Amino acid sequence: MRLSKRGEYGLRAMIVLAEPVEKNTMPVVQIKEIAQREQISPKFLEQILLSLKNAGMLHSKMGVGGGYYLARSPSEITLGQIFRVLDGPVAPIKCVSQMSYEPCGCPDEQTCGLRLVMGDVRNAIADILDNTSLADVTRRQISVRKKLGIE
Amino acid sequence: MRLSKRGEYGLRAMIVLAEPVEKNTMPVVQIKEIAQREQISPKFLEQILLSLKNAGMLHSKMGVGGGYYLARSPSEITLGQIFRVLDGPVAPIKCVSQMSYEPCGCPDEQTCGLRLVMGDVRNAIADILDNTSLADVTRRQISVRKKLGIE
DNA sequence: ATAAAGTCTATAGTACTAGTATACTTTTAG
DNA sequence: CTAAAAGTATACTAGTACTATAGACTTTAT
Repeated sequence: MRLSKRGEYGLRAMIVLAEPVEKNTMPVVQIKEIAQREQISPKFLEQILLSLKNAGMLHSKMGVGGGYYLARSPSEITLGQIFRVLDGPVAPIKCVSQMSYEPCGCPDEQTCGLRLVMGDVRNAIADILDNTSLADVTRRQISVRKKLGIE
Repeated sequence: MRLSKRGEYGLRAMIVLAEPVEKNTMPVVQIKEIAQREQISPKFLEQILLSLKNAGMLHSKMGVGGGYYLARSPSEITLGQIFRVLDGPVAPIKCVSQMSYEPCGCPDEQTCGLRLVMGDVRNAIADILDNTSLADVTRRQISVRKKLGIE
């Protein structure tokens, strides 16, 4: 039940990119900066951000002073959307996927016990990921920092 | 966020092995029978059941009329236990794993937004898997069959 | 004794993961 | 107008995990 590095790095990067928007500073951030902050190979991150761009979630500016920035407001981008671009369906097994269903090999899908439970799991995961926006994450980070009294 | 074939087949097999116990018939079932019913390569299933046996969840009887049977009552075996034997930790990312924690590369774990959300995801999954026993699955299958009025 | 069944270990093909490399295009500063 | 900064795009690779398959062995019922 693991998140790939691709997915992990992409999510981290998007969270970083949401920060300046919330702070009302210049939203354009360079790959290099994100890579450094989050300890990611810049070249690998490049690929990931490109996928996200091609999926319409990021825009970019070329040339000197360029970089990436969110295509929509942080409150309109959910972790579920990002996850699906990078790691595919949320469902643990294809036969319970809403977005990309495929039959699994069980004798009778309707009464398959595993399918029933995995359907619950899928819904639990999707509930969290689809109802958590980048803005929610940023807000949560800030509140944790406050609670710790640091920074 | 996928369940491996290993995990899928193992869970299916355990659900099959729980049925006769609930029905109070002879609990010993052969690999071949499970493999046929669930469309699994018998040799692959063999390995999987062996792992489950070595983990203490199954017993077996060799020789003619032999086969596998549950080591404990279906109500005492949870899907979470089975899953962890076959697929490892439930957590999507190591730094939120209860059973086998490892730090991830983020700059500050306490305030890492991704970690906070993935912690929620882990808990949601574990909640379901650790609170669903094989007996629960069997019960649920029966109730679905009744609702459909079939069999 | 023999056949049915599980045990155990090795190995092989394939796909996926996580990253490198390289050659390009666009943009801005000077 | 050109050099450097930055993104674009694609190809490649080493390693690992996944999904089995194979074969030799052990135990047990009849």
